[in-house]
Amino acid sequence: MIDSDLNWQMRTLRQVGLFQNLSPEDLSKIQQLARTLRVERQAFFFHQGDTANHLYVLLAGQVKLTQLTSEGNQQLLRFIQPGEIFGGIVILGDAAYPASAQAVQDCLVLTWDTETVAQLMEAHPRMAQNALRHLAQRVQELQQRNLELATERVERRIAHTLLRLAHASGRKVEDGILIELPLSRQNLAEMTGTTLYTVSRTLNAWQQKGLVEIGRERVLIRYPHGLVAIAQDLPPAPHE
Amino acid sequence: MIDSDLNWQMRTLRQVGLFQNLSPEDLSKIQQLARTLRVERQAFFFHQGDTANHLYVLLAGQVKLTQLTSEGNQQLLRFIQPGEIFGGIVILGDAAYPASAQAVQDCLVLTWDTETVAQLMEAHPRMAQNALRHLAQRVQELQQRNLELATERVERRIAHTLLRLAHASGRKVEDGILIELPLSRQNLAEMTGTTLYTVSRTLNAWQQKGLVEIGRERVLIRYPHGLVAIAQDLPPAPHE
DNA sequence: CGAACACTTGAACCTAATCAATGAGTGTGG
DNA sequence: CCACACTCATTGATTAGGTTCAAGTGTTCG
Repeated sequence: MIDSDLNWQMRTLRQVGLFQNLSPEDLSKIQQLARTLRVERQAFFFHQGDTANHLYVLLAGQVKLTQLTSEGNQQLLRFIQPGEIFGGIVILGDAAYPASAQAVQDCLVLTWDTETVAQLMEAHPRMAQNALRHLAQRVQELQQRNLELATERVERRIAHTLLRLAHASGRKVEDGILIELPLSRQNLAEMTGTTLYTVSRTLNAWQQKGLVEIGRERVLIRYPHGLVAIAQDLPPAPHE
Repeated sequence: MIDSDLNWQMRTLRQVGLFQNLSPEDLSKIQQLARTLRVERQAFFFHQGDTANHLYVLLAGQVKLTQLTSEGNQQLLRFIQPGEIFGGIVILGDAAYPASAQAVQDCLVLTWDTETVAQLMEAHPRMAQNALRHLAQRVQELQQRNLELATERVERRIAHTLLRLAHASGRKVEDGILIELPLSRQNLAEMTGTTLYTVSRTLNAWQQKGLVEIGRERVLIRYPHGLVAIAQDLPPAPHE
């Protein structure tokens, strides 16, 4: 059992962007330096402002990263899916986590401490390369979101966000795409820079039009094309 | 003359984040692989969407990076100062520039093409490390701006932006801090996600209060503390 | 000098925030 | 198993912050 667990971990690790193009031997060594950690729903991996001392790879479960303003206003940066890393800020040496990481489902993670990460990066230039790729990607995504926040109306931003979530965490079901996350109106509001009231109204309007089907902390996209049209600000698509 | 030019280039290169902690010999080799380029005011280094094939280091002048939405809406990402790099996306191999780079003053730059950059990164792991640092920094900044766009009112965003500009491009003069950039209302609007009208009104209101002194494409901050108060949403600071 | 450009200011309009009250679903302990 | 508390969500009324449109003033430059 333990053995098959390790195999499964290795298979997952191979998928992780940061460990791309490493030899199985290297990967295995890296794995041996990791500590496995179980974290239950609602618990925090770290809080914004803590000294960054661990890098995490999510093996199972889901994590959300949130940032708090000085006024107590919260923003939801993103959800982490299995195979993704978080707490990557450790590579900067002694910095503080710029966000908090909370488990939204029971989670299983591998973690390495700062020194280990530094050694690994030193020993495996490929890792540094991968990290660069990953960060460049992140920068692009953030610029995209910036552009949206700066130029788009709320409805379009919500549409964009839902489509992104569908892409990252959506599962095709019989009558559409179900977003497999406990996703409250509040969550969506924090992702799009609006209020839970506006999100509620918007989703209900969309439900009227048959675009989505909503429930408590649940969104099912029935007609993705319609959302795409809204996201791109096209004339309201003809619908049956 | 040419010799002192080279020395001056070397001195500037040593300041560049990307080349930190390299030996003088390495730095000199890197310099020899570079091509020097003069670009005059208003000209473009590259356009959004072009294939990214050059990395630039600005030696003199000023550059602005802008991004265009599909609707033709423009956003001003940031100004580049001497000693900063831009077009860093080349490290991803064949990608497209996500933004356009335009000279706002006559500029002098060093540039390397994609292959050279790849070789340099390979040969000098320190460079990869520096690039990581730089990108991590950028991610943080972008998240910060995201948070602002998502949670703050226009006035505060403008205040924040002005303070950042003052920090990056401000010069202390007798009666305040002068922002040494041709900075139009339109520019500020594109940086803060608002309209030139609102920027105009806001700046004029501030001028009334004696916080700033404005002119054509020119902003002088007379009382930085007042702007800080606005940026942090403090009660209007007592002023003489 | 004329044209292009940067800026200002007023008025009307509108999106989305805010406030308030209520309803529905979930979980817990007696 | 029901009652109670709690969290999540809906909906209406009001309002404010900013956009948009329009007209006009000052500046710079060829």
